[in-house]
Amino acid sequence: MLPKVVPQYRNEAKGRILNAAAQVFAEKGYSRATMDDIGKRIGVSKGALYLYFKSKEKLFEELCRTAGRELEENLYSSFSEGDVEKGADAYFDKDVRVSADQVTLWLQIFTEAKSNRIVRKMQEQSHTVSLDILTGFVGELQKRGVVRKELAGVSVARVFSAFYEGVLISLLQGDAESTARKTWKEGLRFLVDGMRP
Amino acid sequence: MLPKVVPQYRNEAKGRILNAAAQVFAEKGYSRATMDDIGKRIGVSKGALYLYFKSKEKLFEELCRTAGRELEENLYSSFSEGDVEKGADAYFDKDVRVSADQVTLWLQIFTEAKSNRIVRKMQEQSHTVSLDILTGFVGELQKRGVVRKELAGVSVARVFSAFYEGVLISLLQGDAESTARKTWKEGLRFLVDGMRP
Amino acid sequence: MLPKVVPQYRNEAKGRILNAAAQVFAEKGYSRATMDDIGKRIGVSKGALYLYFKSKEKLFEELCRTAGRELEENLYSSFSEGDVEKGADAYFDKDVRVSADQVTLWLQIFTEAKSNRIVRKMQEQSHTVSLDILTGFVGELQKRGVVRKELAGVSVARVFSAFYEGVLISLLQGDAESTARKTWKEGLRFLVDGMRP
Amino acid sequence: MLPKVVPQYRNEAKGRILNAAAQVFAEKGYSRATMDDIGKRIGVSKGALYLYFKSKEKLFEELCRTAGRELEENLYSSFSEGDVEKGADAYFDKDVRVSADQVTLWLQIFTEAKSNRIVRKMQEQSHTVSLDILTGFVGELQKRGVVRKELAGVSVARVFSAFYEGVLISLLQGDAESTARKTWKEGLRFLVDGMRP
DNA sequence: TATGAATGAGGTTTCATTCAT
DNA sequence: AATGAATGAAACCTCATTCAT
Repeated sequence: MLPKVVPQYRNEAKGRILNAAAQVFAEKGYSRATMDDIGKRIGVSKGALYLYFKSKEKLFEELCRTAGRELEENLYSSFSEGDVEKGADAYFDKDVRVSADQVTLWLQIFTEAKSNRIVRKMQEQSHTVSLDILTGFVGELQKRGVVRKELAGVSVARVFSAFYEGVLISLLQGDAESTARKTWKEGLRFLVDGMRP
Repeated sequence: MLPKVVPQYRNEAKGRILNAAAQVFAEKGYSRATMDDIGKRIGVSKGALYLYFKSKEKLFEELCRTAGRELEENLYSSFSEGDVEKGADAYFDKDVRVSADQVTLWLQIFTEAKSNRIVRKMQEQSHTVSLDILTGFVGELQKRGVVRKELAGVSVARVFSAFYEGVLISLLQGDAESTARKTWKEGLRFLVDGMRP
Repeated sequence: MLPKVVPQYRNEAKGRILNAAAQVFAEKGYSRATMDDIGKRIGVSKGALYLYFKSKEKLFEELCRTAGRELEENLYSSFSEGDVEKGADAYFDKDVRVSADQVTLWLQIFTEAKSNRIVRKMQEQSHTVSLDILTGFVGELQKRGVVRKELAGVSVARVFSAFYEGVLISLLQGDAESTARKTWKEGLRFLVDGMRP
Repeated sequence: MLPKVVPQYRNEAKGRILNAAAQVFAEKGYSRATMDDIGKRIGVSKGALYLYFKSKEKLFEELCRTAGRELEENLYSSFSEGDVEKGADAYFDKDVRVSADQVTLWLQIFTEAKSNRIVRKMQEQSHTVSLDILTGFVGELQKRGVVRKELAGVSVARVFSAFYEGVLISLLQGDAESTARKTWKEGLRFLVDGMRP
């Protein structure tokens, strides 16, 4: 039991729970994961979880929210410097390397989106925002003459996005991280070469 | 009086159940789907399902098996003619167009693979077989001088595979089927152009 | 496990459950009573209860419905013959004598009416119907010159109704049934005498 | 530095809590009411309640005690002047008018009496005391020739008591307060007329 | 004296599985 | 082969009570 006086304590506690939940959901899937599992992961009774989240579902939704935010931040910070190769590397690292579980959690979000309207909305919005960021980046590349000017930015962005997500999926199919990284870099090279003026 | 046509009938019945199960699992996810849901879909009591499958889990495993087989068959038949563009179109149609649910079922398989060894094995094997088929096809392209000879066939196959799966994911993120198809075709064009000698 | 083939079986099963529930709710109150208690009372698992009622709340609502119907039937049949004294006796017997628990169940309905809209509606309607029946009966008495014609029928009905319910309450306060019956008969006598032309 | 006014303060605090508890129990019923609800009603943490009452049950018992005392005091003071009509009015006002919740709280006591021995004892005692007070008052009426001398005082008292309680019940059945008051006054008139020598 | 985070027992509900018919 | 009533384990959630501060 940590100090509880400060209001900040509440946020820290929520953070710890969200962390544990991310792991447990990733490992066992949303439905199989129990509140007990999550509580035990941080040595807390399941009752305590309900002090911070109204229900398992709300806890998951909050998790989606933070996951979505992180994703967008990573995307933005990785590609803001303008170098495709470097950005791609940085992004892959931030998104995957930090925790392989992140990918599985992302999968859970897809599954739950089918039955939870809020999750679905957040996921769709996250997709849109990601495409926007990427589209902006593609515009830069076009200005610098790296990508043909007549290509529609958003279409190109979709191609990059799909390819990246496919690489993540390959991780779930049993590919090693190093293999996935190689696929990611090679594929990017092909794509960029194919887009040159 | 013993029944005579039993084995034939038995397989048909299993087929009907697998069909129904595929739909229900895709719609509600493995955990949320109930045996009752599946039975009702084909107007059969849930008790009857146990005459054909030992458990919900076994039923799902069988489903994975057939889904894997179909996937491989589609892949093989689509690309056997040797034309990338045509093959890609045909494949997209077979895999997605038939039923958008197919994609969600595929997602369920990923999720369950984390907690079911048999499913995981089948999924990994399916991945391997798919890569093999694609690698063979890439070899053809290299022979015909469409793809640079110094590229490793399996690496190129991984790139194609990842990109395709990413396109499927985009469907789950809310993209329209027509959009996904466009992304699929444009991306392929970039990749092939980038691989040219 | 009784024979289950007939559709009637379902209604009998519901009836058995409602019976058990009436007892348990009367003994322990709605909130303290558990589904397990109810199931055990008729040697059935609590899971079985959910085959017949969607929830504890719905089970209670159904119970209110049947209780309300019985009340109205008793009232009607008891007083239909036109003799106050006899009718009063018969009614007291039917309502109370059959099962003292009936009174406590009735109390539960009052309590739950505060937090369950459906229960409240049914209870209010039951009150209205009861007053209607009694008002009709009072009209008869007025025609026969037993009750002053200038009295408003419904007001007189209210007085009777209130007095009857107060007698039931006295049972809950620990009065013996014989005492309550005496109070009921004496009070009625005073009321009728006080209403004479 | 020891606090000086402790005992005084302690009683005030208990009073405030009992007040809040009376409201909350009346609104939500004993079981549904939470210690948190009660605390919040007076802006105090639920932990604080345990400084004054050993448990939720004890708190309720204390509440019954004070409610019983009030009831008796009201009864006594209302009818001490000897005028039936005036007394009846005054009593109705004190008991009901002050707070309609009072009636519902009284209902809670009945319900809980079934499962709490102490509550049951207090409630029965309260019933007895009330009857005693009323019996004394009936004796006065008999002396003054308003009520037939051959009637047993306690029986007459029971009739009054039952009728009064029935009127309270009619409030819970959805009758307006003005309707209930009218029923109370009319019924009393009938009863008194029926008891005249 | 007062707080409110934490616990854990206990209740409701769901559902895979069994089995008598 | 088929049914569907019944079971019981397991999950979610609530809340009286405790206790460190």
